[in-house]
Amino acid sequence: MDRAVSRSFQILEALAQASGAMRLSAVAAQTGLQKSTVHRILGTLCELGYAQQEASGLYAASLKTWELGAGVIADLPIKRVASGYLQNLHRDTGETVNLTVLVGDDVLYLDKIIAPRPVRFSTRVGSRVAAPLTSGGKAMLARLADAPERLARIAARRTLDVEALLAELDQVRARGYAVSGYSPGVVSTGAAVIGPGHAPIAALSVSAPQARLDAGKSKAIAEAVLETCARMAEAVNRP
Amino acid sequence: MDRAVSRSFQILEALAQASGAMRLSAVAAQTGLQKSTVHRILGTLCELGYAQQEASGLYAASLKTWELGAGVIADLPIKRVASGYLQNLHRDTGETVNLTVLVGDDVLYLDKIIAPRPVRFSTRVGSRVAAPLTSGGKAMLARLADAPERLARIAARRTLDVEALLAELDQVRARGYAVSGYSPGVVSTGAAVIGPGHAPIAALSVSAPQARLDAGKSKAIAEAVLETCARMAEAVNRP
DNA sequence: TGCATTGTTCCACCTGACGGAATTCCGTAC
DNA sequence: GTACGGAATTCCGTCAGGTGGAACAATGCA
Repeated sequence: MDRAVSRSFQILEALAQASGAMRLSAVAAQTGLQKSTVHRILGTLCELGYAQQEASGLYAASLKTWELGAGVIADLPIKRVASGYLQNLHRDTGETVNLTVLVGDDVLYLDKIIAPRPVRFSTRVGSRVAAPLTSGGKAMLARLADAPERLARIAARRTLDVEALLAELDQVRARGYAVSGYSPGVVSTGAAVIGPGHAPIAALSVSAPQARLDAGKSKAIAEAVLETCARMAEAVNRP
Repeated sequence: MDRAVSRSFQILEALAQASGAMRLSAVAAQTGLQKSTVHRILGTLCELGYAQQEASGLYAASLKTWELGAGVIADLPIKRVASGYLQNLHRDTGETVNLTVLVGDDVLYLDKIIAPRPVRFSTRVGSRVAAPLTSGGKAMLARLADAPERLARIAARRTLDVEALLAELDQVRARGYAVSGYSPGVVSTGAAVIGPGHAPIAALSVSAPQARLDAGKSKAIAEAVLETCARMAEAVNRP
């Protein structure tokens, strides 16, 4: 376990997650490292191009860090085909659409298209949320045999009504899509994209403010999500 | 210059840029490092979650690497407002639209929306191209006082008709947008988004196959690009 | 079964990372 | 203009731990 390597990523994480540039002492405080250590590693990161020091002396993560990550996602099969389907779903529903994958017990937002009049408190691309709080996450969990164990594990960290969720997952499995009210006043409808081996490889969801929904529109959205997921699964599984 | 840190990024870059997972020996060969060193650092990267070892034993960069980068771009002012304008431009033109920024002498593709019938050889988000080869790059260069020096520097690395380009930049400056035929059969039209201090902070461009263009459509695209850039500049400069 | 290639573990050497302290730099207040 | 406080940077003795060669194990191919 290379200590310097581990520390360099601690520092880069701090910079990347910060809004705006950081002072050296702030980085040291946040990571719990010595100022001189932070100074040396930041020097290395700047030389490598992953961080840069602004004229004001503040440090920030650079776009090279973003490039590195962009390379990772570029050859994900899901991401490659998803873009077109996301656009269709957005066009057909007129609402915010999301592409998520399951990472551990969280849902990770890979991509989204925001509605002209967007939802107020929106998750950002690259952020994580505990899976059972989101429609996409529930849709994926419903397709996993070990969902009960996962829910139990998550419940150990946050309040969660495991019984109710297990019942809900049965329902989700039956009708194909999940609904969630994770942020107040916003309703999300999500379904899973099933890959080879019946495993859920991603989820599509549509988020709309409750005020813009009625029974008819909710139904239309659910159908659009289901159909788009089915088509996307076909595209992913087709060689 | 922490050696282990530098090496860890060499390795992560190799993994991120590769298509698919890599064998340990391939990583060692590509980076020129000892196998045992690669093995140890890869172990560290896996522990940290930035890489993972598949069941087959192959190593790949993980989504956590992508998350790190996503955090960087999340608080870029340009990226925050751009999404809506990109969508509008795509809706109005029906073609592939790109958002780029100038990084050094290259243009970096930050975002794109692909047309239903996309162009064949498309740059991917996260990739770089020498600025003067692209319409967006030329539009940004035209707004920079040191464009001649930049072009000279780039010409030292690749064949470039500096004289012709300088004349073209004058034209671009006059009419506001640039045109480029970087990939054969594809015409791109780009303009710069001007930030505070008259510096170009980004560029929008529209790429369409020549076969789908006539004089009228080309004109409409140029106007749409110009207007969208103007509106976006307003949004970025407004506090 | 034997050979070849790759992945992993081991260990002695010694580089270079570590962190406390000293110094310089900058902005602010008086 | 000067004194002050906090931050950034530099310095250096110490020694943890990174390094790489080699040995060993695992895997795949002929």
